[in-house]
Amino acid sequence: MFGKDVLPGSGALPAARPRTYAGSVNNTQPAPDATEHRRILLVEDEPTIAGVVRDYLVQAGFQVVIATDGFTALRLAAVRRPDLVLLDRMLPGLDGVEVCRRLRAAHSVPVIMLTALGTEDDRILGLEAGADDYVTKPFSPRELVLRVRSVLRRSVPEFSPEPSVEVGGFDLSPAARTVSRHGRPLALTAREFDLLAFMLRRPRQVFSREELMKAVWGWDYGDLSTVTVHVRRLREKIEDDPTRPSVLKTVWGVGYRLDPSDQEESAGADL
Amino acid sequence: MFGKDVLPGSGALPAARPRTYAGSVNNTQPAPDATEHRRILLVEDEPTIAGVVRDYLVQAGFQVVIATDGFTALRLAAVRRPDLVLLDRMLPGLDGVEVCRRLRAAHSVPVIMLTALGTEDDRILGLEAGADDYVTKPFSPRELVLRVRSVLRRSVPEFSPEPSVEVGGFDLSPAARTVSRHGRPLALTAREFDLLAFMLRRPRQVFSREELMKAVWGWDYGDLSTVTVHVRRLREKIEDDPTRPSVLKTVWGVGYRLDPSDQEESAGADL
DNA sequence: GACATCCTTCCCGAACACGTAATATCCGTG
DNA sequence: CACGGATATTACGTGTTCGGGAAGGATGTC
Repeated sequence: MFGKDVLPGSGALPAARPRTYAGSVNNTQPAPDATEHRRILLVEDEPTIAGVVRDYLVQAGFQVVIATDGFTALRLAAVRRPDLVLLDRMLPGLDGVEVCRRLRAAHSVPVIMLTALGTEDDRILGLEAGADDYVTKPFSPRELVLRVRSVLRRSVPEFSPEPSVEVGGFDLSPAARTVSRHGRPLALTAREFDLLAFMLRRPRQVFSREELMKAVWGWDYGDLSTVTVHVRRLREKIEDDPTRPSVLKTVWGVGYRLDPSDQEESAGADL
Repeated sequence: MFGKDVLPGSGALPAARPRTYAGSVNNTQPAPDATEHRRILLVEDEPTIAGVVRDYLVQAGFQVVIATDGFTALRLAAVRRPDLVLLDRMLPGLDGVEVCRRLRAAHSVPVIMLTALGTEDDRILGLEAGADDYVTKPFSPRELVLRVRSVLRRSVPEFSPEPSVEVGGFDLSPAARTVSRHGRPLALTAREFDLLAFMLRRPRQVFSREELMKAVWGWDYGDLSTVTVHVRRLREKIEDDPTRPSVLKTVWGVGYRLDPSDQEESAGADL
């Protein structure tokens, strides 16, 4: 189930999304899909599974925060305000069902339970605790993404604005088109904003100039130095030392990658 | 020569135009009815829950004021005159039931009680205190919004005027079609008023000229410079330095955004 | 019917962002 | 160490976007 159709390396963009991230003005109306870019809290103590699931969700365009135990999960839920929680049934310390119950009490956030056991008892226990859906391992990541989308569609108000992105000290709000870094607002141009937004949503992932051109500009051809120059201008505004980038790094011969300086990000785990 | 508009003692505002009130047109919410834009006082001492519920209500088009204890609640109720009160049963200091009783005594405002306990006793106690409805935690925010709408529909007279909007030093009353800023009345024309009303209800969100044209003017086509000109005239009246706007900002290549100078906002809580 | 107010459209200048090209620098490799 | 390709840096021309001014039209008032 896992391992096979996992990360497509660096080759392909999340092609599932034809929509460009570009200018937004020339594009017709916003939010074709309200479930896009939503925040997901993944509670899973097994690092391998957590990693794969996270990659898949990120690939699908979600923001993912990981917690490895129940208490961390509750704390992260309070801080990051996820739009959905993926909750492993078996957890060290606080049990999954209990976490679910508390989550629903405190935040009324939709929950999808994950479990290795497919017994009827568990299913009932989970749903009674207030889970919105139930997925048994082993599951295909593809199916999981579908379920997530489905639950989100039911739970997210139709025209709610896209959630903001908080990564590596950045706080980017698509609705307001503002970004701040460590609290200080940044004055970015439209292209710079779109470029940064794209990269912030996919941290730690390399993108070639072609891919960026396609994703941010919406062009299939064109002078790639355009990307280079914009990266350069963006660095000028977000890097402490633009000459020696610490955030928006160059991957020689390949492209660019955004590396969030993960000092903040909660304990237990991070993005 | 646009310079001087005489401040009206009262009357100089343009009379309400017979055409439909474009200011209430919105591209983000369903079904305009009498319950729209109503003021809700949320009394809840747990900040996390308060935050989530507030977000949901705002999303649904309500104005939300938060109080974290019973006394603050009573004071805010007297000052802000909410159309409905969401009241946590468990409160530090003054108990929820007692708050409810005093609220009903002082103002005839509908109350929905929130409680963690679903016991019959509580329900009865709450309803006896005069609550109009009763929601037990954990509750789904969607359900809560439905209940709020339902109670409001019963309590708000059908053609009662829309509640006023108080944001960033502005106080806008749709019914009277008056606006004041920091207490000083503003003399706006009809279009200016509609434009400001729209923006005030959606602070910190960028709108393109097309969107504004659609929302405020109700046109699908048309010369977008119309919007530009009205924005300029509006700035002339609401900005301290119209040349360098601090409230109604232009987002280059995208549109305009209203940024309330958030210093005021009621005590005991925030927006 | 004269007048005033407001709305819309148009024009022009300035500011701005963008793409491109030209040059310098860096990097891995032979 | 030298070479070639990739990336960084800088500069410049151009098209777009915005704001100010003003004219013409519509509407309501006296």
